[in-house]
Amino acid sequence: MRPTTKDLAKEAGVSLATVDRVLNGRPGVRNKTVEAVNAAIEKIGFVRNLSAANLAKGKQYRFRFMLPAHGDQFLGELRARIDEANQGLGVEGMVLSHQEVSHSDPHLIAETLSQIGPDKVDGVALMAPESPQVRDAALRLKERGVHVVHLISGKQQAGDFDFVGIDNQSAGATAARLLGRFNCRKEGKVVVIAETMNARDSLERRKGFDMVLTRDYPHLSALPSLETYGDPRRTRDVIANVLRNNADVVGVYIMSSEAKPALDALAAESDPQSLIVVAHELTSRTRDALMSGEADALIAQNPGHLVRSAVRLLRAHCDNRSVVKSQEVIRIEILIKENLSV
Amino acid sequence: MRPTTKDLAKEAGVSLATVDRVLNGRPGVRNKTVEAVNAAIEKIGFVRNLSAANLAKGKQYRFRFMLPAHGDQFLGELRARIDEANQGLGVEGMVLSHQEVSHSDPHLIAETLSQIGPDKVDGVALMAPESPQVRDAALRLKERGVHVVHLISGKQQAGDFDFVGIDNQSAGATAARLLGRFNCRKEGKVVVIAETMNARDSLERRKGFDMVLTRDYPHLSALPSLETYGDPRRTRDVIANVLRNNADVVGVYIMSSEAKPALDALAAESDPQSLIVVAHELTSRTRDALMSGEADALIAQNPGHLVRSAVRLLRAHCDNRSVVKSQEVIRIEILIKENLSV
DNA sequence: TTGAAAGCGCTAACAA
DNA sequence: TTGTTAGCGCTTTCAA
Repeated sequence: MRPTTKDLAKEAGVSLATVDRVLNGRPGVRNKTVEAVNAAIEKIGFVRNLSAANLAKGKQYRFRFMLPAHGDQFLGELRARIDEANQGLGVEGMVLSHQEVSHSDPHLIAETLSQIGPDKVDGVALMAPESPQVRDAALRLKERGVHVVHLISGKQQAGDFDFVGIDNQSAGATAARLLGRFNCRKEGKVVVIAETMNARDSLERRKGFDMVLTRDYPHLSALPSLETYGDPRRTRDVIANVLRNNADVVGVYIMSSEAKPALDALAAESDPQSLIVVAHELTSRTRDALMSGEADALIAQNPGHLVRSAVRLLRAHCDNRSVVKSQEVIRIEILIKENLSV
Repeated sequence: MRPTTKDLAKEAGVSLATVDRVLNGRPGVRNKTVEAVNAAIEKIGFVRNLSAANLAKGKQYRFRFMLPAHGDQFLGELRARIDEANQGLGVEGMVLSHQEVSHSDPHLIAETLSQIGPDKVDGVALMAPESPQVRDAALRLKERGVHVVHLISGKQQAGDFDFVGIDNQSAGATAARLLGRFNCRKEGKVVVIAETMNARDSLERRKGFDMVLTRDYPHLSALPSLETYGDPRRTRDVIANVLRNNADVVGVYIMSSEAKPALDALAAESDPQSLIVVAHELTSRTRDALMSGEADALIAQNPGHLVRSAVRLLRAHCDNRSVVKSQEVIRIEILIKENLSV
């Protein structure tokens, strides 16, 4: 049997209460006693039973996903996975929720974050574009004792917070490689479509894309990124325009995670079957596109994995545990017709 | 607060013990009482606290992975992921172990399974080729009260056991599509290399492969599958031989999950850079091959996901819970140089 | 600065 | 067929 706090107390020659105080780093214990307990922990190889601790504390882990208010397809998937995970995780004493906030104004996001406290929530998975306001609000949230991880948006380099999501530069590079290889040495232009180039995500995707395309496929030249601002009408206009002005377009890279407007516009303004089209994320629309030949490949991050990874990280933070980092890397998935599965 | 067994007992007008008996389906309760308790459960929306139950029972979930004794690369990965998961899962009261057994003799596998009982293990994730002996042994294991899921090998169609792994026919189809698209309409032959064609996995991969290749790439013709029996020497011989007899080989599909022998042989007997090579699974050798250009794409199942999914399924079986099936689908990953990540 | 004792939600003898 | 009670490993008053 694994040693318990009782064994530990006996070994250290102190009471259960003192053991508990040491284990939880509570004050009011003599330094010497602390050392004695720690020595005993080493000696008998004590490991805490967190379930029992949570039971005694009556503790639940309450995690909140902060998501953008706009965007229906990919975000719908994400919300569905959160709800799904919530079902399964209830067993383990975790409660997930999600809250929507418009991404148009950083102040609004910061304001929303400032309303959250440790009384309501133990951790937040924050999907929001980088900005000083949000950064500050997140830091203050952390100070108030609410754990934070960044989700999908924001920078992945180790900063103040863990990051859950794909490496966007590699994602862009992957898109370029697929476009290049699928295209078979035909010369021409490549259209790049983004919602906005103000977000770090888009910039990094573009950077990775250009790097591979210019180095390995000099016969392909990528046009300047088109910005759609998520507006279907504008999307159609810019796409119609670029196709009118460039007769030799051979490929399209749809960079934004909501690909529907661009795919719809392409279908209306051209014959996408004759173009190599690479888009992001698996949604009902991109799935259809793949099946119909409108799109040739998708670059995706699995929303289920995103959710579970965020939860594992938040949980680890709450318990003051470390995680196996390699287990939390979100893979850049390449999806074609054949490996869609289900 | 969530209602507890106490609330439930009060509501149903019975004692805690009776509530417990009903919750656990134990005998010795009048039908009428059972109904009363069930009604109360509905009424107050009672959900069981499994952690508390496990604590009271002193229960640990002990899961055993049964793996083939041979195979170093992919299996090494798998074992590493099991050990890794074991670290993290200890917190939740689960203990993972793995046991190796030679795949050469179905009787030996069956024999090994027959030694396992509910005293040692609560669930088994079984990786073994299909055979009547193994099937029987697994069924008897289940009867003895040990939960079983099939891992990687075996049939994925809903049978007596859950299956954790990729759809092999789709995997083969994916390989063919990549070979076809990467090859750019050059005519020629495709070499297919397997460990053995006696395993269902290989047959299904080949089936999916041929389906796509013959339908969509008639200018490519796949040669009969070469069997290596996992022997490096033989591997080299058959590959040297096939290359000698076919001047117009343009692509290679390495079907087995241990790709190293075939990759090594290809490197020795040809210029793999000029061939389109698709292999299975991400290992140190296939990773190198991707980076060096020896291989153009990998079809992979993520060993970490395999392990965690198997654990979730076994755990759900133990608790008599249902799982979200869509969450347990193992994706067929396409890996190229750019999306290797880490 | 320390300890004794009650209790978290559930299970399992034992008694009735 | 049902209930009483002690206890799982840990936390948390309250008292010393």
